[in-house]
Amino acid sequence: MRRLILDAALHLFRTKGYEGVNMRNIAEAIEYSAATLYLYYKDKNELYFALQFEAAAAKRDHLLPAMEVQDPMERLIEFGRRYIDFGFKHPDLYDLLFITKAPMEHIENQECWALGIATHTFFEETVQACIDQRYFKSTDAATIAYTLWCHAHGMVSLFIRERMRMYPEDQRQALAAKSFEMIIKMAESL
Amino acid sequence: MRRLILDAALHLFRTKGYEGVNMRNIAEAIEYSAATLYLYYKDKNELYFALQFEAAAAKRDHLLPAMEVQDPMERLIEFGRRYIDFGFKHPDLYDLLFITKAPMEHIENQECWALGIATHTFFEETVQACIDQRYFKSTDAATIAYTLWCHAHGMVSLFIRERMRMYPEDQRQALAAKSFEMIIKMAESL
Amino acid sequence: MRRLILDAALHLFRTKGYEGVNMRNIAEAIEYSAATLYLYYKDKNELYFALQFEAAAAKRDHLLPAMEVQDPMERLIEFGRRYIDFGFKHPDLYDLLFITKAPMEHIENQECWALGIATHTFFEETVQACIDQRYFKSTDAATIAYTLWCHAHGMVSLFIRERMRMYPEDQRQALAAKSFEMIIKMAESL
Amino acid sequence: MRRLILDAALHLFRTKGYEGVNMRNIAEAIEYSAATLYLYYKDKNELYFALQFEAAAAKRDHLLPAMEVQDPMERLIEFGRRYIDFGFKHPDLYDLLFITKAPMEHIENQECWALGIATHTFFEETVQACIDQRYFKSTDAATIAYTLWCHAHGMVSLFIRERMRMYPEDQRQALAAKSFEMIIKMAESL
DNA sequence: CATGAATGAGAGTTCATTCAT
DNA sequence: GATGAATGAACTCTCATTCAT
Repeated sequence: MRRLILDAALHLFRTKGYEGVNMRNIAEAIEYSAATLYLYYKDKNELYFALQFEAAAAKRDHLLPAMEVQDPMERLIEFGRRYIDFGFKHPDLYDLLFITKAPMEHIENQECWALGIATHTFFEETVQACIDQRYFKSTDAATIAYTLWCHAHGMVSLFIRERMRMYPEDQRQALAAKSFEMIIKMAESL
Repeated sequence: MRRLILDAALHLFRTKGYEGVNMRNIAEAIEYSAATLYLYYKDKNELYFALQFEAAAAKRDHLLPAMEVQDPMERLIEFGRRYIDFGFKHPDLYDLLFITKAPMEHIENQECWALGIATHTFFEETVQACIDQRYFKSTDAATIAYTLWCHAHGMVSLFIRERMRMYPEDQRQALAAKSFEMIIKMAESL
Repeated sequence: MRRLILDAALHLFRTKGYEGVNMRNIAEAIEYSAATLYLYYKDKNELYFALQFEAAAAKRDHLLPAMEVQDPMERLIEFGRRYIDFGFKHPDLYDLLFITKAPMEHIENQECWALGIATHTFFEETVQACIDQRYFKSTDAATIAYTLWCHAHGMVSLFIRERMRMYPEDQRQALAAKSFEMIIKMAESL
Repeated sequence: MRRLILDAALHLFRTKGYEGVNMRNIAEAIEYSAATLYLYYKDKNELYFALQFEAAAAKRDHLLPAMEVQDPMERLIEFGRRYIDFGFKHPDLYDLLFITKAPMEHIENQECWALGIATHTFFEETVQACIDQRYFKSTDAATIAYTLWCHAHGMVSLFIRERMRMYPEDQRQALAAKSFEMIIKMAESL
């Protein structure tokens, strides 16, 4: 049942955006009454937290294949590619995870936060592995990881929040792809 | 008076976030009636546009000194430094300009959009100047500019929207500084 | 419940006039919250449409007995008598149907408009039947019907909108009755 | 100055209809501040009363030429023709005088009411004159006058409040003209 | 387990009106 | 005489939430 609710909510996020999601809409989507939602979630916030966890899980699943790549550098690249891919393909989920301001208040104790931490740790470890295998001369794994993350997040979030209007719409994805290639090149000089 | 309203609105943005800003709140903040706001702004949208213009102007002013640096590479660096500095110092304004979702509908014909375009153009021209003076081997000014922008925006927006919780609070700014140094280094290899 | 709302709304129309009717007033009248109204009617317009339909149905019901009179001339007279009677007895409904300005915008596609058309057609057909049976020499059924309607509507609407103040209040109905007799006489000369 | 205000208000009535008239609009139209209106009229009601008087005067002026026709029957006809003409040409003023519900509360003591009475008396006297000169066999001047008035008012008010939708728009005036001819004929049988 | 029915609080907005200047 | 500035009260409408059944 919670699944049903979450799926409906996510679908609404996807199709109508953040503003289009409210208790009534969700209830209608699953053809239950609004009151029913409160049997499964204490309030709107709790539902949104669950949604964020949902998004975190979806993201982890999306990244999973990258984690199994053997060579750390290839893994790093695949990881980045998939991260960006996730953002472009699921802007609503990405938004929820990395941009939305609303229901972050209590997020720290949430499982979804744990998931995020784990992924981030894995990412830093991959960078460290690259360092260990001399892909980078620099030894500051944390900063490298952070730098790469910033670039990726910048790309996705500028796209999602529609701040790329100065670029023709049909060239935005291509530009992002080129930029991704570029940052890899740049990283190799580290 | 418009100043008063805008300042109050910006302050509300800063403290309560987008959702916390509404006509009545703003009115209360300046200790006027809600109706009064409508004497100075046609409606909520118009007030928001003014707010966005405000932010755009503030950003331009903040970047201005960088524009006068002679050497293009130094100019680029100073530009970036000031861009990030603006974001960290005025998270509410930056948020409004580059993250907030709401009132972008008609923004394209607004002066504030023109301001943004101008700045972005100037940024790309600076990159081009660097290329012309052989600071970069790569000749793809657009992609270089975009890449640097993504990185900077990523840093600022992760910070503003509080997605840096995995880093101790007192180390976030330092990390950003290190990352900025790093991206410069990386760029020099281009 | 819809009944409750409509009755309250009609009563308000009756006592306070069009301007006095608003969602809050209606809600107060039935001792419910304003929000409740929106459970039964999408918005103010929809409620008004329902009100107009209500009025149209009531009028049709009021006229119904006249429609079964065999002789066309007697039918015509009974029709007129009942039309006027309806107006005097249910000024609020009549007002809504034939005087109120407000929510006519979309009325044409409404069932209530269809009802009105049907009644009007029936009326013209009755006039035509009178012509066919030589009650009138004139053969212009449309104009005859329209003329009689104008007179009846004039009587009712002058009464409803209180423009008969020059006649003592207790004589108004009698005057109307006499005028009705007179117009019949006049019609017989046609 | 009162002239200026009234003219502006009337013009607004004419162009935007009842709903389009409010203190701000009037003030803007005469390029004065809203507060200024209150120097000349205590409140909105008082201004509306003045407006009604204005309308009454305009109507009297419109009818004036008819009053000078010698033959009472011709006078009666001309009177009717001009009455209807006034309604069709100045729907807003007619509306104000004979349909609008709003500010009638205190109307009885108003001069505009006196004007109306005078006109109505004159009308009845004309009918009486027709009776005296054997144009009618009936001797009930009051009922005859009332009956004719009802017809005329019915025509105008059905037109003004757009209840003639069942007749093609371009035929409405013609139908009214035919009906006017018809009522005259009918009256002659009295 | 599910909901129909209801609502309080609050959103944006408009308007007649006031009053110090 | 005129007004800029201000407002209280009103409007329509939405939403998260509750609770008896």
